Amino acid sequence: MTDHPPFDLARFEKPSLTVDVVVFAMRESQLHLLVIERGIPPFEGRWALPGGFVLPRETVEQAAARELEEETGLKDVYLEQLYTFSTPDRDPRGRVVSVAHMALLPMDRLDDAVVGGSDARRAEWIALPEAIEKVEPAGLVTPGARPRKKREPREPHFAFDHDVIVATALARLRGKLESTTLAFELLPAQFTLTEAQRVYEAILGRAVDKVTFRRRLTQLELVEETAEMRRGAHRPARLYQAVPRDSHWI
Amino acid sequence: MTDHPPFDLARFEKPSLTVDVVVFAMRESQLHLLVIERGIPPFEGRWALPGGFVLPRETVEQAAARELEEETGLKDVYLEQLYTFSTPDRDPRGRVVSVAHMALLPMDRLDDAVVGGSDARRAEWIALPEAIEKVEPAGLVTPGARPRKKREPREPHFAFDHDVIVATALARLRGKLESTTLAFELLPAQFTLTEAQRVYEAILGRAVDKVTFRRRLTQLELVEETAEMRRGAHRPARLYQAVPRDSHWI
DNA sequence: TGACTTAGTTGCTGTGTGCAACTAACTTTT
DNA sequence: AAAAGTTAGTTGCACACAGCAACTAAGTCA
Repeated sequence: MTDHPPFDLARFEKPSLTVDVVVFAMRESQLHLLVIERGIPPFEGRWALPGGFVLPRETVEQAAARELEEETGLKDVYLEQLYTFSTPDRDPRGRVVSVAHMALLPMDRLDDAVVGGSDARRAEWIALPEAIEKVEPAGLVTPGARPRKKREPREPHFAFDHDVIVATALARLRGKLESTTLAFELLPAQFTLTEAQRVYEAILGRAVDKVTFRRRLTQLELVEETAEMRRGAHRPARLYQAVPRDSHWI
Repeated sequence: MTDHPPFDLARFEKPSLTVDVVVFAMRESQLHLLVIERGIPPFEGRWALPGGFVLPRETVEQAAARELEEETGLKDVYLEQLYTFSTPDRDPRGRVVSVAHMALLPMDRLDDAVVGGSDARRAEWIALPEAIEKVEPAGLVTPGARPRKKREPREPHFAFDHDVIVATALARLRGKLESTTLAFELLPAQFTLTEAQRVYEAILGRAVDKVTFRRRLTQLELVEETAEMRRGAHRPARLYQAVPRDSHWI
């Protein structure tokens, strides 16, 4: 905060402010990500995250929720602010600072998203291949102010720095997985413990032990039994639901 | 990202973009916070965080490092982006979005900060009383888009929403404490295990077990012995140093 | 009826945690 | 010089939890 009366604000050049949203959902036991194919330059034909400009009378979180609904039809999903990306040349059209968000869509609401419409801008669910995580995570100014590493030239799937944003979102999701109940946001209201385990495995990218997993969820009272069972090709599985709590933190 | 050629950016009203920095340091076994007393309205006489406007050719992290050095003389400290605050009326002078950062200053560098200078803008270290944490943490848009809670009117020590920013920084520091080696950033290059324990206790706000604490640090090889001892009023204590590693994550 | 698949449990072992009680080394007090 | 006080650091134990293997249970399918 520098110390001058109101007119002062105009003395400093203002960047454009946007939001971007990384929407995660489970689909066939794999973590998926919602992308939009860009219809016009720059980055025409590349994948981009849903997002847009922040309006004068809204917070960035409200802007993210609004843009998500406008562009994909999704509303009332878990939405969390992630990180602000501000490399001066991240958008070739000019100085654009973007506040990235992460959204989680329950797997029974996959079809709520308007995907593959006949618009110029098609939305699509893509599986999170390991290719995406090879990107360096979001930067930090650490002691010594080390120079910002240049990204190696590689197959550019994503527009702008959206590959870095996706990598940051995945890192955040992983980090919060064990200390919060965020994973339940990707599950239906009622789910089997095996379904829950698949979510953890998809996000962590490795197998987790069945016994340990079930013990944790039940002993910590994160889930409670329901009367219903899920019937399928084999032995029916008990349906559970998340225990309501104030915050997602365990 | 909305789809129009360059001139499009001007179609959307741009907010001012600032950074604020929450600087933590240990002082007399207590966690302290660097504040600046405002010399002019708005919020004249109240405490504010060091910070200022983001320049056109820098990232917000660079802006935070620059402003921190300009206002307090501190450089080469651990600095991490925290959260972006964007409530439309958070600054009475107009639309100002601020990207908050957290910085950690080693206790042997406390005097690097220009504190209590004869300027209009005095910097001061204040102990983190529990009063500060009574503030609600940074908001989230959660399912159902619940209405943003109004803050109760109370003794306003801080300018703007800086009390919320401080609370968010403390929450982040606490959250990362057990899963990272961030605590070492608050310690000198060489430190005793009791000094390290004091840092953890100050941040967590509770006593931690001596045996468990020492076992963890040594068994996880987070620290290594040095040859030196710290001599004082009583039995000398061995000095340790942090084991160098790629990231702060354990 | 038996093979197959998924659901769910039991039992053991190794590891980390919390607590109490101890020893060690120094300074200060008497 | 000895005793008291304070901080440093260790030992030992009980308990909780994680990982692993092996088991039982309940359905489908050939």
